[in-house]
Amino acid sequence: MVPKMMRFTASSCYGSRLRGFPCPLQSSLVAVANDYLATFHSQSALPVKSTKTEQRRLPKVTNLEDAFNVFDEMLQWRPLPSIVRFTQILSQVVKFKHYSAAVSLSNQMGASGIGADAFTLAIVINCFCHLNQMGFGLSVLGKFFKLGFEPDAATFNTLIHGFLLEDRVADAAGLLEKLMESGNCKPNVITFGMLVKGLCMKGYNNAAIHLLKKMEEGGCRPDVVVYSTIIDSLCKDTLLVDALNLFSEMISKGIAPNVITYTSLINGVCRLGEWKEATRLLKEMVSKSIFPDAHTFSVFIDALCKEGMIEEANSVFEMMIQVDIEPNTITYNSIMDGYCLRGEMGKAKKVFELLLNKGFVADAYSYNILINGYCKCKRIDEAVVLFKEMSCKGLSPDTISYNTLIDGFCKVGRIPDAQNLFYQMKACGDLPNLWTYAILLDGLCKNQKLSLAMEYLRELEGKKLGLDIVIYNILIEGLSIAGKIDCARNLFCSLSSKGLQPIGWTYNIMISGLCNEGLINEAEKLFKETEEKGCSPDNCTYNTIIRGFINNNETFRAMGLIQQMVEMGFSADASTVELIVDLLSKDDVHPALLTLIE
DNA sequence: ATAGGGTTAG
Repeated sequence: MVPKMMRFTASSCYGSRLRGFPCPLQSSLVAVANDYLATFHSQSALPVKSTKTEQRRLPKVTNLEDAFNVFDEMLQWRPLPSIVRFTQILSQVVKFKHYSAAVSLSNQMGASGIGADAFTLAIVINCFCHLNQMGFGLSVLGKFFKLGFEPDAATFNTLIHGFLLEDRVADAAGLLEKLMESGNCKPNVITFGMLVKGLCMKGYNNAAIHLLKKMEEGGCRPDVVVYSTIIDSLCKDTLLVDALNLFSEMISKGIAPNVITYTSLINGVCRLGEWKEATRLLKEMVSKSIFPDAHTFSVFIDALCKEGMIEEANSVFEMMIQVDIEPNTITYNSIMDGYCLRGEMGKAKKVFELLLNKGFVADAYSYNILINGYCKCKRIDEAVVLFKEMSCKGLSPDTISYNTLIDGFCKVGRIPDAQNLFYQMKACGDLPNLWTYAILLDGLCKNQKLSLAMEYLRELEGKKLGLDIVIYNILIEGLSIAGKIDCARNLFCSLSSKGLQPIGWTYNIMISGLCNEGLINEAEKLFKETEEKGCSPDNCTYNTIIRGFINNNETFRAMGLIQQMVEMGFSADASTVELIVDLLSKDDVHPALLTLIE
């Protein structure tokens, strides 16, 4: 089970598939575009749904203040307006997303003796759910029963949604379970759909598929949304075969895929660099009159950019315009990022200007892409200009903006600037996260500011940001490189008391540090412990300790480990070969080594 | 006549 945050995208091992790319994809895409155009233009203009603008005598409310004023005024009327009028105001306030304001208005209603009805209560439940206050939401449900109203499926769906917003998937599942048992209010396809999404977000694809089967058994027919949710999740986990199987299953059950289903699949195959398959899917959807939209094209463009294939991405972009689909900020951002990845900042900046000229609004994401681009090119001052420009445009820099720039400062050795920015960040509220500390600690260690790094570590430990082994790896490495092996060891030994477990990387760092200090016996002991702790040594661990032995003139022990490595079935990588070459240059080379190498 | 719920791209 891998949480979505940790999922990785297309790996470079697919690189070979990209060769010979542009022509086939491009020509077939052009064909698809032409088909698309033909179909599109033969379609008659869709009739515009006549929206009956009912003339309601709603109090005119255009902002929160208006709503409060109208509300206060209504409280003065005698007789008091009906609950319906008040509920209308509440729903206006909710439309402005001012959930806490709506709650406080509903409290005032109660205090003024205006009895809530089912509608009011439903609104208030929804508010509490959006405020992450499920406890209150549930107590309003209690009121529902007390007043003799029957909550319906949508009310329960709101509550389930609230649990999911709080990342409480188990509670959401529990509520669904109760609904299924009680039989009073049957969960509907939306209830199941939301829970499926919740499970997928946690990476529990199998549980989601299980629920899919269960809903069928329970007499609730899954729809395209439920299937698409799972297909998308499988694609994001690169489980493409499973995704395509589920896709066939849904079709065989007579559930028609839509543009979202196809876009998810295309995203999945693009991330694996399977451009041919992506094009096949694109053709297939057009043949079914399911037309690719801005999402679909952007998926293509982004995947191409991430592989450094900006020229191809640009042709897809042109195609998109040909078929009258307007690129949006996300599309432009992908292309900008593509140029940034190649270090072509001039072109990236041009795309940025194009975006602005087209009347799109650059968002924090756009700025972060450029800031990152400049930082990676060590053009930190230009990054700072953009960072400042954000505030002028009313965009507040977010955690990513700060983290990127702090990293940029660290990488060019401007520690005081990095610290300054960090203080500024803290002054803005809860912006610093674990990454911020990791970046800063790494920067301090790499710039030989170990005691400062330790201070920041203590500060982090005092916060409720959670701890991560990566943070400690950074410090243990920094300390041992600086020759402070005792401090490194202390930190290493303190891990379990903090509820953290060393990972392979941690052992490698510690072993390497110990070897550098000539403490090879201790290093060897730790090496053996690696295995006992279920952290099997890898190539890198072996290389590290063998290097330690060689540097400490323990040639025979080094050779013994190389033999062990071979026996364990590890193949020699570039570093191992280097070690062997070193060993061969020694006078006392053991003949066994020679036979080993063959 | 007033309410509330689910799927895709950076």
